[in-house]
Amino acid sequence: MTGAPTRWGRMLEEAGIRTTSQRLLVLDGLGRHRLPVSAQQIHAELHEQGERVGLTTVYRTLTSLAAAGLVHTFTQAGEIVYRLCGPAKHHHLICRSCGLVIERVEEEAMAGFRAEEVYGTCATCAGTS
Amino acid sequence: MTGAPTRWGRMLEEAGIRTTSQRLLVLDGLGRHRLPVSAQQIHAELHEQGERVGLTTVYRTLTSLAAAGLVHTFTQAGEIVYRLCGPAKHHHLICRSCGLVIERVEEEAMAGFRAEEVYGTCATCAGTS
DNA sequence: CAATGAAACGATAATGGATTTCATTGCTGT
DNA sequence: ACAGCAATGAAATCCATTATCGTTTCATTG
Repeated sequence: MTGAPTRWGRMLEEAGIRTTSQRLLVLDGLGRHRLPVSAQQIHAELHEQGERVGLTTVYRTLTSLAAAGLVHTFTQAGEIVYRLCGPAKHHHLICRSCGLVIERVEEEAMAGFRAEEVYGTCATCAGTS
Repeated sequence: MTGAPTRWGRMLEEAGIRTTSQRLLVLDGLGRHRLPVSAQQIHAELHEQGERVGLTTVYRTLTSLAAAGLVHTFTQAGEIVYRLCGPAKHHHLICRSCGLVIERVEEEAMAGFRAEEVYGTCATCAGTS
């Protein structure tokens, strides 16, 4: 695990998480998706592509990545889904219809309420283009 | 089930849901809470007060009430919670810290995005009074 | 380069909220 | 009263997630 650290390796290093092949695989799996994905889905995709990573490890990795702030978690249809997020402080607009996630940097305080996650319908799905 | 319909009875009637004693009990249980509550909690409270309503029925009742738009559902810590809501079209601000729910009638479209549920931190909890 | 201890891994079992099943009960309209 | 249908609820089932625990990997030390 020595040598030129890849993009994922650098991320883990900076977050103080030891780099392992399994964690790199999970990050790689995450990185292929723009929309949030579940731990089960990542596990299944890794399995399909011939990689052997335990489901437990996928869950553990995602949890520590979330704790480190590298990924954000949402809840969709009763399951936890994960998404790689940029480092800038931001909140999210999540479309309930298509799953689209928009990262918003601006602070939008509504009546003193600090928004962190906004669920709703995106312009495309609302037909209000 | 004939005679003077109570507040709950009227609500069910208008929603096209047949009035039963169990459904009235569930509505009554809901009505005692300002913050969202889980089906299990309602079931436990009814049981404590000596009422015999099956957990299944509590779930079914809450689901149909939600379908009729009389209650709104949220997700907290992996479980579904329910809250009686006013009839006016509105969206919600939900504080992740204290659970407070604010009903907002105004339309706040952000960049074409129609907000339905906003999770975040309320003014009190943020100390930003 | 072997020994050591800590961290990580992963198969399996356990947990717990939610749903389905199905036999029974109770309305409702004729 | 009666047929038909909706509602009920105990038990079984589902399924995502977490806990357990023996094994493996890795960095460090002698």
